[in-house]
Amino acid sequence: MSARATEAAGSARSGRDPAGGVETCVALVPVFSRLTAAQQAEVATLARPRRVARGEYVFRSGEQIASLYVVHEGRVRISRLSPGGQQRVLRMLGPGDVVGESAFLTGRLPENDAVAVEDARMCVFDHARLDELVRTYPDIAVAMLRAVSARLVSTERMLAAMTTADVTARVAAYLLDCEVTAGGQGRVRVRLPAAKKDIASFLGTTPETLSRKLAALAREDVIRMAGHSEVEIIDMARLEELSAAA
Amino acid sequence: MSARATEAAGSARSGRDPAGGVETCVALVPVFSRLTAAQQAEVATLARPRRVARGEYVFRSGEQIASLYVVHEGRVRISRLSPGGQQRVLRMLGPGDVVGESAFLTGRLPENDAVAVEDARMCVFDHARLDELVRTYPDIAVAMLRAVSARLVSTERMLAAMTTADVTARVAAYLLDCEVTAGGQGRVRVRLPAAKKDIASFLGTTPETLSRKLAALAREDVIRMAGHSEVEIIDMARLEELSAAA
DNA sequence: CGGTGGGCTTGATCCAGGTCAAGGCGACCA
DNA sequence: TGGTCGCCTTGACCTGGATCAAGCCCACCG
Repeated sequence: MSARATEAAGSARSGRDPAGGVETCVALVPVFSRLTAAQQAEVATLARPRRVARGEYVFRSGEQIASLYVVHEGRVRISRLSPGGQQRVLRMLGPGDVVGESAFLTGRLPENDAVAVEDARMCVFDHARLDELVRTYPDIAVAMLRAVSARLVSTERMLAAMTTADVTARVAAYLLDCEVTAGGQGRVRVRLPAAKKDIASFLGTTPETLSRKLAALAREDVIRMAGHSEVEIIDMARLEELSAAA
Repeated sequence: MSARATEAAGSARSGRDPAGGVETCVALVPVFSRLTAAQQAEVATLARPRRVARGEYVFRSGEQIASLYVVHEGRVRISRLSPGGQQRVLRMLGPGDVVGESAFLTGRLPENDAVAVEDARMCVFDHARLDELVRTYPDIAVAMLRAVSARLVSTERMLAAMTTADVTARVAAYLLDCEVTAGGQGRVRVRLPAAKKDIASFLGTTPETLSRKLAALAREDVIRMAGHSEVEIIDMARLEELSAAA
């Protein structure tokens, strides 16, 4: 399965540059990393900084956006509302992640909602400017292509897992995929990058079932819960075995 | 949901050009359609034709490919094998569709299998040549980006539908999404672009369940089966209603 | 420091759909 | 033209996980 719970470190980065950090943002993003410093500076002039408070929408489904957002700090939840009104979490963005390409590229309205689950800072590129940017630096198009392609791979992986692997396997894979926070002697600690209900939705299940599965894993001494959002992995081998089941 | 059962007509195109048809191939593909005729001709020199017989693999998961395949004629099934050995169909390619970008772009080995379900003809672009191509015509990168992005959108849609909509809704959406063959006075006829078992897998269910759902729809006079692979839609409104359920 | 609300857990119940097991029906082959 | 193999359908059964319904606990707020 996999689909990196959260793409980058984030918590490490706290040296708040009060300037707004557009330059930092550009340097941070893989899409722009191949450019020279001068080119990056030029790109930075095209970006517009934006702050989004926790709980606030970055954009909503159906809204006319046509902009590319690059997360600089904080976390953003991308979800989709089914016709019947159910929410389904598709992915969580962390620093360095990009969202909005499809609306930007195809001109279609976004079908997803983006909400900040933590106070966030981001850079916004408008359609027109970005267009010009890509034309000037074709490498950017190639880099974006690479990024979107990688996301497609992990989305397909997830799609397959959804009917192929049972919930236990998906939970196990998710835990293995989470960012490791602290490896207290031999033991690996993982911090859950979102609220359990969002993780449940991301894994295509309900909070109740997720809770039960985690409890079961703890009962079998595969993991140990340490507070609400930290998990200690005790039996790594077993967890890997479970994640590959089915 | 949706994810176009098969992207293009195909059956319409049967005027076999015995030359191998590399030029036709290039002209056919949306990715190259923005180029001038001269440029298309140049692109054509970089392509290598390939024929694949029904049942034959185009490539296998884990194989070293790093090539881009463009389907010219026939149908190709892209599927993935779960660690436990279950097959899951991810999509069906028809004329004009492209596969292999991720392997090509990221250099990673493909995780999917590609099998021709009908005799097929395709064009192959090797890594090095394609690389050069993109460098020469940046527009191609943009076009590919657009194509991959569109696929990502439909894959995300499918992923969400998988847990959000029940099998009946997914089947209904699939039928609405299929290519219409003949509209016999008022009635719409749809031809299933694959074997039922593959459609079942694509929809994240089993052949048994698909069969039952279709039977149920027929019993309620929403559709009528006409032979093994033709479906007549009788009550379009009802079908749309069902596809939006949940 | 006590109240309150939201998120998490746990229990009980139910059902959609997966699995197992037979047939039936073409389709292709000899 | 008959045989055989694979695909599809139908039936019976069973189970994973969704749903409904309380409590619980922690965080935040007055």
